[in-house]
Amino acid sequence: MKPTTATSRNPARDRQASLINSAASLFAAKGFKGTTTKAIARAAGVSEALVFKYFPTKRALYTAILAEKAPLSELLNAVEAVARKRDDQLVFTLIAGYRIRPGADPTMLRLLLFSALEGHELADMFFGKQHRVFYDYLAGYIRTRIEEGAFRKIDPLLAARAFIGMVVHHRLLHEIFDVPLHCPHQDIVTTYVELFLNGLRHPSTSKNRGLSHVR
Amino acid sequence: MKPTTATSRNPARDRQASLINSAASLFAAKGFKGTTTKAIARAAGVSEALVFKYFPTKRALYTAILAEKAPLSELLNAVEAVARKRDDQLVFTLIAGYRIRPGADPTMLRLLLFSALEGHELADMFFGKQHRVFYDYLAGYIRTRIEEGAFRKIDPLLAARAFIGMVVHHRLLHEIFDVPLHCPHQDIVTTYVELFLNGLRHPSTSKNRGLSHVR
DNA sequence: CTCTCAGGTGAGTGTTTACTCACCTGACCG
DNA sequence: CGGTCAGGTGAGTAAACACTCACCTGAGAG
Repeated sequence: MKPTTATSRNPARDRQASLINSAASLFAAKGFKGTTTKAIARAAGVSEALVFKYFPTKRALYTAILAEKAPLSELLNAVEAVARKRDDQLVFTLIAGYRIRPGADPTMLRLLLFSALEGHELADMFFGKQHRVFYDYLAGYIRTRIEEGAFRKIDPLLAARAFIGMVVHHRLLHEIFDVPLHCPHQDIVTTYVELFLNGLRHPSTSKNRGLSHVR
Repeated sequence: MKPTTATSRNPARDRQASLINSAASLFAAKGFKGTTTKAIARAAGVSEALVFKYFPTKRALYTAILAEKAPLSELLNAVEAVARKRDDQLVFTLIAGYRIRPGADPTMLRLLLFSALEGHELADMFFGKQHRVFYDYLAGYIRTRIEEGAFRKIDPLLAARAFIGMVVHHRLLHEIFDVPLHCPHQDIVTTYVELFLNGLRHPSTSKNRGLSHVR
């Protein structure tokens, strides 16, 4: 038996990975139906027939992308570290700053949206790995902080969705709808985090319901 | 000249409208490339050839939908009325409640997302009519309330986007990603509005930075 | 040198697609 | 009664599509 399955050099796996990368950016740009197998082959620099040597169907290739591309990453670890110190400001700044950052790649967001809109069978799984973990983790953290008296009473899951909503919607506007940014990234992150944290804190005991100027 | 252009009965315009309706739900469900002209014809109950009698190309039909479907509607009027009374709670409850409501039709949201993702030329215009007006109006209202001293100092446009972001993201989760609701609509609206308004109000003068339980 | 075989391709296949065209039909008018 | 014409269609057409297949190539083993 030859060492064809060696971990260091595996040309078959390299090809497969290169096909996945080429296909991912095309699927992200034009959707599943909008991407042709010929275009994928051209982008990877191989013949169309070879694509079908590595993936039985176009759909299987798409599925392989969704199954593989789910980084979720080191961010959660970094967040957990500061969460233990109860540094609310930093917890939410980390999360927002990770998603709103200058060089953020829109590929994943587009892939996620396309897969959900086009109703791919793996869209749920993709969403789960990329986002649900954050909702659950954040909701848990918020619940803890409520019990500790740092935040006022509020549905933790809704609060988590609200925060992720602000951030993801911002990316949506910027990366999908091409809405220009009118101030630097750091200011945006700070504004969102302070707005959210201030909203979670106990309201001032003096009831200034803001009817100051009503005529 | 016959009264073919009468406003009461115009079969040509009726056909056109029926085609637009049938096509809109198909485009919303499966995207532009995922929808065939044959399917549109079948949904409208006519032959495929007739589609091309009323619209020169499939793209022209898509364009007609985006150009026509932009209701934006009476909501803005209702909001303006309560905005004059400076009823912040009601202003934001109206907006959130309009979008998060039991029978909300996901068609428009899907159409909007598909058109932006697929990069249609009219996507910007569609977005402008459906959403930008709300950002601008809300930002203006928030700016006014800041000047009146009711809200703390904050970038009005970012604040408006944050609020719309919470609400739209909620719809996204519910209507596109099929995330189930775990509490009634009214509670969700109330939670979001209170979170946002509390975040906009001046922080309590007593600086409780919430480090109560740190070890 | 020959045999083998993974890695790769050009030239198809049948089907689906957007779009066209010659033709039909029936209400209305003189 | 015949003529007209908007409204409507069945039967195409050329191109694009996902997918197949017979064949090529070159390195390594014997």
